[in-house]
Amino acid sequence: MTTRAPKGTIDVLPPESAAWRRLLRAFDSLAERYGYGLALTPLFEATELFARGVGEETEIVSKQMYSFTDKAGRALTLRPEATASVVRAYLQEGRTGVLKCAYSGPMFRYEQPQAGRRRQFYQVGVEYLGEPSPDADVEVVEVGYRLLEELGIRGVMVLLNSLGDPEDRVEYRQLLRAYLAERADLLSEDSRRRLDTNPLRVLDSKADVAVVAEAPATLDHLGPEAAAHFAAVRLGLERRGIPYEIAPRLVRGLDYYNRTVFEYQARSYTAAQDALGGGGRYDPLAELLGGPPIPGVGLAMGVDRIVAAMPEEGGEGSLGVFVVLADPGRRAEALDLVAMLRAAGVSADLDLGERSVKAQFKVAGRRGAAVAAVVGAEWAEGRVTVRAMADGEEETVPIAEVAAWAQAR
RNA sequence: GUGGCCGUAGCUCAGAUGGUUAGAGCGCCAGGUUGUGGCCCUGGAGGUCGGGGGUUCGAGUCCCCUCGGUCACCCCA
Repeated sequence: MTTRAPKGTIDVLPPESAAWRRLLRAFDSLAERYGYGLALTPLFEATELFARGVGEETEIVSKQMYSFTDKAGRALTLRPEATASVVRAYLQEGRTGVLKCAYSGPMFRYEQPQAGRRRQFYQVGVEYLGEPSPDADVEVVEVGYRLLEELGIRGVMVLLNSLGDPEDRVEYRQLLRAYLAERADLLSEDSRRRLDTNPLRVLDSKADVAVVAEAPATLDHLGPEAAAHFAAVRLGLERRGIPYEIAPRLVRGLDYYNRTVFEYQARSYTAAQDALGGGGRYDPLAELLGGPPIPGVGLAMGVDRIVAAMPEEGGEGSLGVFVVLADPGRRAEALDLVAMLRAAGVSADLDLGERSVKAQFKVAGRRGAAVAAVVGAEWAEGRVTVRAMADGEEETVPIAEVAAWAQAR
């Protein structure tokens, strides 16, 4: 083996990829049911988009970007997240009003890989643009929650906080900075540096939990509007039956958030990086990108982590019929039968190698086929032998009835 | 970027003090059952011992470097 997948990237192949497919399909149908259309945006963007949108002082922008210059000297970056792109597209297309859309795909961050963290990772997410109502926040939180629920993940908890509005934060920031400055000698080096640039980031620093435990909380310094918004979000979540916990130190690592921020955790997934997803409201973002004020709220779910948290799928593949060629002279007929089944909506396959009947049955079992259909001498009378792989029940039926026989299993 | 642990067949791993042709289980292929899987039996294929350099008569085994994996810090999905 000369070349391997780059550090921090993975290959996902069958049968493990079945869980990924299940997740992607569940998300796709969920997003559609909640009224989110599909958004496709580039995997790379102008570096400036993330610098301005995500924030110069964030970990992501200051040291985790996969940046490069193209042949014309443009400064580009592989997207570390998708929200900035979606908002950019909204602005670029001159959209107004509400836009609800969903996306899925790889994101890139140059980090040391560890459990739950890779350099290329996958996210599914939704963005609800142009809507300031707290009910939009509730809906977005619900989409992520239902996804985890539908995938059978147990013990999901939503962590919820409000950062308030930018104007609330001016005052709060001074309070926090004063509090932290008094204890600067106890802070980690990183946190001390952030004291001036972005004191909120200190709140979720693991190194400084002790110092930060008694720090003033954003929740105690919300303006009347932000406070009402937060109360409405809580009420909405309760009405939807979504369990949540108030998490006063949850600030999240992107600068564009205001008001609602949230994360999902699950009992079945414990690692240092344990957020299965997260998001929040980002009303300031559109203006940061040079556009008019456009409210928005969104979420991103970490596909890699969710797959790791999903219960093991008992059943194997979803193959309906595996066609066994018992008479090599009838290869063309076997191919016809497979085509016929596929056209009838039954998943069907066969082994194209010249292998023994026994070997073909083995493959049928391994592929998780519900039924094996033998193409042999009985084809001359227009019949094939079908066998239910689970219990060995066997019967010889007319060719035209194979699909129905299989569907009944 | 920093640190701990690890790197022998496709997978999971054995290979005390360096010593002849590197092993097992599982998986894979074939046969036993001339048209039938999951059990059993037999046989077979498959290994630059991560890579490079060094010590030595001799290195999977010792030393150095390097690459990779994994977990953690930082931070996040």
